[in-house]
Amino acid sequence: MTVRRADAQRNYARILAVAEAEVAAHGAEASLEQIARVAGVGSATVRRHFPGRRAMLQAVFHERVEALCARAGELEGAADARAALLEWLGALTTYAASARGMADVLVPDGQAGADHANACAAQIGGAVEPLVRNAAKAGAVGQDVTVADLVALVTGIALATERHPDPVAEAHRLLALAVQGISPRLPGNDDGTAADQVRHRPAQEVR
Amino acid sequence: MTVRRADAQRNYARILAVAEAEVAAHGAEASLEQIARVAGVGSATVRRHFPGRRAMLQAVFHERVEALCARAGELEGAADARAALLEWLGALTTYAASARGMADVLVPDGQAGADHANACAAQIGGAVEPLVRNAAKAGAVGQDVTVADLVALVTGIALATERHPDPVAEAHRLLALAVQGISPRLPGNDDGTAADQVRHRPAQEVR
DNA sequence: TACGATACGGAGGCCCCCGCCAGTTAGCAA
DNA sequence: TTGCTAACTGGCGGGGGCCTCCGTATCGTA
Repeated sequence: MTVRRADAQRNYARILAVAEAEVAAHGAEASLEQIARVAGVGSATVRRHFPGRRAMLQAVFHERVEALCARAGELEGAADARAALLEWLGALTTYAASARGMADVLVPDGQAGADHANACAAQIGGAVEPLVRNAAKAGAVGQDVTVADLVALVTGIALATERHPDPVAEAHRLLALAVQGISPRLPGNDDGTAADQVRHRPAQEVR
Repeated sequence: MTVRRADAQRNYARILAVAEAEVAAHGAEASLEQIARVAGVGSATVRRHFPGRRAMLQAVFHERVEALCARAGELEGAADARAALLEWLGALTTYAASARGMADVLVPDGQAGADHANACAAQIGGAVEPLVRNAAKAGAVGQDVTVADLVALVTGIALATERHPDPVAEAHRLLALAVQGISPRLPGNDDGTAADQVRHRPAQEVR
């Protein structure tokens, strides 16, 4: 693959456009065959440009991921580190909940090349890291909170609300809940009965 | 179907056992065909007992759901309503994160019969409702927090950590984060710069 | 223009889900 | 015990999807 041939580029663009529409319509389950048919190319061609569904989804959501990274960059110098982080989390939530299939791309792959398992997540991780650091410095989040944690949480929320009538609104409700805390132990509210650590494993291993 | 014939019951039990193993091995994606093959029955038989993958998963996790409901019943009269709720959330997290595919069952169906869309979730909802009410009365959670919210949150966490090396531990980490709040606005910590409400929708609609 | 590299797409293999059908068997009644 | 009937069973075929191979068409360049 020295330089991409012109027809290949044309096809790539067309397939990508179709893929976007198809994913928007059918979510992450969109059929590669179907994309090929609509795009008027052979299924092998689709497969050549996007080896695997995941690659296709990553390409489809590439722009959005970049937009999120850019947003993180803008917010990096904000005066209120906490507000900046929350703003960004809100943006991520909106994206993940409104673009069907995006959450699936953000969830760690687990398959094969575990190192670069997930280009998108890594890219986001790098861009958002400063936001989290700033927020941690300001005491707005715990020191041990990582970007991966936050992304995982939002991703999970998006996945869990995917089928909801209004996924975006519902996702934001849950995000707000998680941001404020389901049941935070407030300083001065400690009645000593403790049990504040959520039990790590209940009675016995699930069989 | 007046009364189940004895052989049908035998088959059901065998298929269910195989299904459990298969789901444990391959998660929610487990193949019905494969289950039939291992169980030594025709695929039509499997299909008759479990019309659709979802039904199969519900049957597989039925025991676990009941166990969770029972746990909720035990905890209902606990002195510390907050601790009881957290305990139960921890148990739910452990189950959802350790039993692959269970989280998928808990996520609302969205398909077809929207009313009884999700028997498991409804069952849990009923059983856990008192726990949440007690916690709300004690001021441990907001008045507007529903069982569905909590289940959705935990389900999302489980989905997002499914591929993690140690899903249970990771899920519990995220649960703890959500319980304490990513960045709760603490009373007396209000510096007035506000922006505490997570923006509902960023600048523009995601295109 | 002619040639080599590159990209294309159809075909075939494999698996899965689904519905239909005729054969078989369990359970009940005489 | 012997039928009878309804329930249960499992194989078969259709419809798709994913993936790979390989002959062919096209592009870029000398």
